[in-house]
Amino acid sequence: MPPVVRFAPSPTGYLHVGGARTALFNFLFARHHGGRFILRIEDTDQKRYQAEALTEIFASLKWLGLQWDEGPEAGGDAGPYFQSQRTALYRGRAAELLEAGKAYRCFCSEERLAGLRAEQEKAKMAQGSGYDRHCRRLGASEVQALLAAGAPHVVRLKVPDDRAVAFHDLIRGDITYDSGQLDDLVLLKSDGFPTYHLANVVDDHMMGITHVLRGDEWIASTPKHILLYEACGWAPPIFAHMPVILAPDGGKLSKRRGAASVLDYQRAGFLSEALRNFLALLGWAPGADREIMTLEEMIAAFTLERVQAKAAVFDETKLEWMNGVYLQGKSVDSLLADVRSLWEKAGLPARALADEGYLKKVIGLFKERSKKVGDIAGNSLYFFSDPQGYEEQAARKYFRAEALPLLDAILPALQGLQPFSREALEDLFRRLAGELGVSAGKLIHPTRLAVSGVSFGPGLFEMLELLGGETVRRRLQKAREWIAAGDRA
RNA sequence: GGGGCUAUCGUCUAGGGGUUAGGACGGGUGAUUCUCAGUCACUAAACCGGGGUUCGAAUCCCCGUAGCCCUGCCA
Repeated sequence: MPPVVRFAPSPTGYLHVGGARTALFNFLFARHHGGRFILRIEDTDQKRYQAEALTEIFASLKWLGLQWDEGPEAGGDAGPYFQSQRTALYRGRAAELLEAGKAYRCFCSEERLAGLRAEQEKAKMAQGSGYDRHCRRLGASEVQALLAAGAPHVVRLKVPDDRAVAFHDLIRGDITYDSGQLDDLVLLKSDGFPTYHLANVVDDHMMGITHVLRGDEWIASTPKHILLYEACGWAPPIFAHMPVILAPDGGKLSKRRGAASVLDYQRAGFLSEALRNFLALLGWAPGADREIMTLEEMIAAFTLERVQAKAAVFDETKLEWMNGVYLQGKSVDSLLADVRSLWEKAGLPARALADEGYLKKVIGLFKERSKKVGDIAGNSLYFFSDPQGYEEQAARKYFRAEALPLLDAILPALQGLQPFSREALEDLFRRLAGELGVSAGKLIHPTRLAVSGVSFGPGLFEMLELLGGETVRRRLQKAREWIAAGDRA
């Protein structure tokens, strides 16, 4: 039987890379085994719900190429896929559990519960922390009276006292909890909405989920879920808890410690293939030292047995390297639209970006020395307008008075150069260097700085060729004046 | 306080009783070169500690330590 898995985010904020990795593993697992991947939205918390979060989650998943087989937008037989639209189901289930005596109504106020917690905290109770099961002892007539009075209440599961609750985790092996450690967990809140636990169990069962692959912060909740499955008379699914992803300092990932949001990486100019590949390698390795893989290769190689139990640190440096690898594999044509929009954002007028052939040549010059799309756009601005200043350290080094006679030799030589090609330029520079009795570098470095404003970039001669004779001479002239002025001062 | 999970170079990891503990990122050195990037060589860098089991432990067991998670009418 092919597996059915789900990714079930809460729309309380952006999709962070940890969630994306969980989604990715679910996706890879489903595809590898020919199963289905469901997207379900767990919007049962009215207080923390954010409408924009939904858009952001969808966009993130799609950008990473993790198309879900069933869920919002995709449809499917097990819908609706928003928990907020399934409340009748949860209430019905809670009513049945109540009826069967497996759950009970609890009328305790939040104040009483808070007081109880504070007391327990103070007493550092050796065991039996959590709800004191006060309302479990209420008689039927008391309950009727409270109900008749319209007293607000929640529904709690009756958790057995001293029982071993065991399950097999596909990544961590056998895990056992003593039910005495567990609370009588709330199933239905007083606002009539289910808690995560109830909604999750009911939906996983009704949607035919066979494997629950989720973050390991859920591992302590799993025995509660097992008990709930039992109370409902259902067989629990198979569990596998994925390790967390940590910030470089070993702490939790957050916006403050680097970009935690998937879409932030998109905005920062990363390629989705690179982020996806990198995320896959956080907690999983196919073996044989394989790292760069297509989605298809990942699907073919993915198994839960090879997923790590240990938390992994998100190393952005390696992501950048990987992005560079993917960037080199991209054609200039496929990069054009993205780079052009970054150029526009940098303030270049449409007129400057009109010649597509020129644009492609510029991209070609910068692609191989870039790691991100943004590097291509950001470092190539001088192909569209004269440099506004010169890199300070480089100017100190190359724009000294001694450079003046050199520039004076280059300028007229350039005047009649025909054709203005990289070969002709290189011949010219080398010949000139010979005549002047200096190394070619003495000519090349000041020229590069004069023309680009910076000390690094593409090969000088291809750069000059693309810029064209007129522009090159204008910029050299400007640099000459700059040096002469500085010399006088 | 209780419970659970985890532990190999700085980072991601390979390794499932016998290996010079391998690869990648990052670092260092050198070569190439007009710069940067790249590329190519070379190089430094790890089994948390202590007990067992065994002829033999990174691998299995126990204890300790550390980190993380849970202990919510959040998910």
